[in-house]
Amino acid sequence: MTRPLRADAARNRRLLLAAAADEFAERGLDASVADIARRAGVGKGTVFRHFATKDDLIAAIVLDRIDALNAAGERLLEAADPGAALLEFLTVAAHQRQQRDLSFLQEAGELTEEVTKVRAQMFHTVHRLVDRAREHGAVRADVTGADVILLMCAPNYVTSYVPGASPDLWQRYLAIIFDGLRPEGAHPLPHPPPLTP
Amino acid sequence: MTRPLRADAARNRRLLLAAAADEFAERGLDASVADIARRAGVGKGTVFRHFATKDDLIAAIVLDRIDALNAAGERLLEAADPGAALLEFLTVAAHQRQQRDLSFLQEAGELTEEVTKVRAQMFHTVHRLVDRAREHGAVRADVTGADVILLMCAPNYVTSYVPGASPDLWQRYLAIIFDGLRPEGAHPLPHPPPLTP
DNA sequence: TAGCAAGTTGACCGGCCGGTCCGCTTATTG
DNA sequence: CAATAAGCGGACCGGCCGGTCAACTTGCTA
Repeated sequence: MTRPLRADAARNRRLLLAAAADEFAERGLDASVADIARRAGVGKGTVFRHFATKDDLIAAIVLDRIDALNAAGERLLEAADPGAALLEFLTVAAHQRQQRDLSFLQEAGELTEEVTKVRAQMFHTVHRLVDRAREHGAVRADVTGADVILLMCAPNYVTSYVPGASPDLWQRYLAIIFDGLRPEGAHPLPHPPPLTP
Repeated sequence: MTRPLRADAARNRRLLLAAAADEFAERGLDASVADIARRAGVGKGTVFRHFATKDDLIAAIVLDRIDALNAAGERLLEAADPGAALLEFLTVAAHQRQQRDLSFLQEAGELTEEVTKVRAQMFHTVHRLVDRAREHGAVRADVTGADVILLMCAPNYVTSYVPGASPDLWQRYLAIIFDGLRPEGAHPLPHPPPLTP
């Protein structure tokens, strides 16, 4: 039985999460807690009252993003065209990452049990999306869900090295990579897929 | 007219470069100068005698790698099959990065003028390799050298998130991405290519 | 082999960062 | 409105890191 947060505390928590997301997006995971607190307009102590450690703060942000991806994935499992559904899932994922760059989502490995659990769910959803697409002939026979999970973030990764580029440039590389996943013109792959994720 | 290094100094310089490459590969760019010095078996002051700043040390390593890539690229410009030449260049690049992970090669933006210069040469070589492959029909008409430069490091990037994986897993993703670059089964790209690099 | 410049070393410095703590403020509630 | 606990803030701590320096060692050369 946990008491609800006091009104000002709830407001500060929201401000902190937003400020942290912005700061991490701009400066990467090395952004300092003091800067996040300043950006949110609160004292540094307040950060640690809401999140015991910096990692817990990161975990809270990551959890939100993965949850959103999960929701999109579940929805797209019902879509009529499995190939288009997979492409749209990857589009949603890349778009979300572009909004506020969360490259570090992967960098920060095992954050909390909860993150690990939700991420496993998300991975499972991707596997199902890929299986459906493959059975439908929209994806080559030799790619697996694990392949798509690994390739999922590549479009954002490659565009992050063009500082002045259009924020939509990732769409180009998602299209190229997705063409590589299609059955048409596929060449045999020189290495078996990984067992995880 | 710079005098040659003393024998022990030259040896220490080599030890330092090797130790730094290993340490950066294992711990990323955050590896501390003190650890690098310990690994090389020298005092911390010696590091700064050879490399004025930590960034200069990084630049020295990066320079070596890019030079090697340049040499391979120049050689492959003479190859008979332009498509195979481009694929081999990408294979050499990915293999080199896998040997000692230099993901940070890109992270560390403008290090020194010399790095910028050599990197520009390498970019130029890639452009030429891609142009030849495109004219030969081995690569789709709508991809540019800049596209390939950006995608060049993606295979290593995606496999870096499978800790226990085979060290050759990158070959699988290079193959998938290269299939995406082929003309067969290519779908129109939704976004124009970047002007740089 | 003697003298010296080149090279080495590790203690030390200033600065930053994650995290703690305690006195102060304020929302809540009866 | 008064009492109280929940929340807040920022000085402070220990640790780490890049970089400096002055005393010491050593390879080179005449």
